[in-house]
Amino acid sequence: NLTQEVPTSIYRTSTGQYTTTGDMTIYQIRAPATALSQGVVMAASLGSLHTEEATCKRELRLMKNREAAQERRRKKKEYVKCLENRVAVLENQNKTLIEELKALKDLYCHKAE
DNA sequence: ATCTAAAGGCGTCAGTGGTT
DNA sequence: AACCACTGACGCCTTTAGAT
Repeated sequence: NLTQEVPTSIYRTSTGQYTTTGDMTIYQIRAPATALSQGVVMAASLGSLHTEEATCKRELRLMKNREAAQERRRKKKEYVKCLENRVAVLENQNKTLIEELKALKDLYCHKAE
C-alpha cells in the first residue's frame, strides 16, 4: 500500500532549498455541506483524489530516481576503481619492460666490447 | 582551536531514447 | 501519447586536509 508509506511531498524552492507541503489546498476547499455547496465539495474531493494520485506518482518517481542515482554513483565508483587498478597494472608492466630493456641494452653493449 | 577551500555524497530536475 | 529507466547537471550539506 503505497499511500501509507509516502511522506509529505517535498518541493524545491527557487533557491534550491527543500520545503514540504501538507494537504493545505484540500483542507481549504472543504466547506460545510449545504445543499448548494454539495456539488462544489464533490468536485473538490474528486480533485483531491487527482492530487492524491499525482502526489503518489510524484513520490514514486522521486523514490525510483533516488535509487537510480544511488546505483549510478555506485557503478561509477566501481568503474573508476577499475580504471585505477588498470592504471596500476599498466604502470607496473611499463616499469618491468623498461627494466628489461635496460638489461638487454647492457647485455648488448657488453657483447659488443 | 578556528577558518576555509576542495572533495565527496545526496536528492532532485530536466532531457533523452526506448517501449508499450 | 504516456510511461519508464538512465544520465548529466545543479545546489545543498558534510567531511577532510591544510593554513593560520
